[in-house]
Amino acid sequence: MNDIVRILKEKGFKVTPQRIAVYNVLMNTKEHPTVEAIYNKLQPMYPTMSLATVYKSLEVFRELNLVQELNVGEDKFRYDANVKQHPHIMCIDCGRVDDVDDEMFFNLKDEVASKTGYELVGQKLYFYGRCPSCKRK
Amino acid sequence: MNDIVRILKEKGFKVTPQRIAVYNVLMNTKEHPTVEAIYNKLQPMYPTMSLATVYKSLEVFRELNLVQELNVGEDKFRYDANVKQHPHIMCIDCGRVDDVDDEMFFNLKDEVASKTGYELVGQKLYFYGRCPSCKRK
DNA sequence: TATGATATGGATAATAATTATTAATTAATA
DNA sequence: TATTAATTAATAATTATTATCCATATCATA
Repeated sequence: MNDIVRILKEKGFKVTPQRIAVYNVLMNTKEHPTVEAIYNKLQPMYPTMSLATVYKSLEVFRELNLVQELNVGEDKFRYDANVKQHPHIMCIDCGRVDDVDDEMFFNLKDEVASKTGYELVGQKLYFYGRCPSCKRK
Repeated sequence: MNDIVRILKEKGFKVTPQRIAVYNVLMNTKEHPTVEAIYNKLQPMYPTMSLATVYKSLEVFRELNLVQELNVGEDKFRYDANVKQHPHIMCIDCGRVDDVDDEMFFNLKDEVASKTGYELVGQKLYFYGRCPSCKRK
């Protein structure tokens, strides 16, 4: 059985076609889509699904830690089915958002904790630049 | 003469009491205030100043690179008169936002560039945790 | 110092993303 | 299958931000 189905059941949430559809969009992309983008991608297959349902599905997934929310500085959120906190990089020309391998950030948390006196629980690391394809132009 | 006055003049912007007031709030705080917070702080001294004026002043300052905009993941921006890109840390309990010394991030950009193939131009680094005072409770 | 061109401030309306509400529908389970 | 509780979808409400409009303040120039 699909993971998402099992987890929803375990946590007492209902398994609906809409939720599965929203989650599958996120599972099958590397594009870190916005709510709008997810909605648009689902339109052809689920023409009756409303934007509010996309929002609510994402809210449930976030609660269950099945997706993470990104804010790269736009006035809206993007979503990622990869819930491991990892850095992202955005192209300032074309707007695409990519993952950044995070092995180089291993000891960052400890260093920040000792510098600031905070007890660290998380981090959001965003980089900005020109992607390989935009660089060429 | 005040720096802000000189720069506004040089760039052909008019020097108004409102602009100076907004800038001074930012100069004299380490709190990374929101627009609302700036507005509230100015109310006693400038009771006729409107929220729109705060927004517009900040827009000018951002254009002139006199302030930087932060988005720590709230649904609003915070502002900092320190325009050098540096990491921030937010307390998940009380909401305060502090600076993080950035010497430890020196070679980060180069590493990210070589990993991703992007040409790096900037970064936003946010950490989350419990501040020393909230930790004690 | 006075004048006049023009950018700015302040009030308010508009916008856009998100959240709340609600009635009708649907799924889970006895 | 009936009951119950959760969910959907449509819509309204909310909230941060941006745009508009015009009286007014600023400042170069006379």
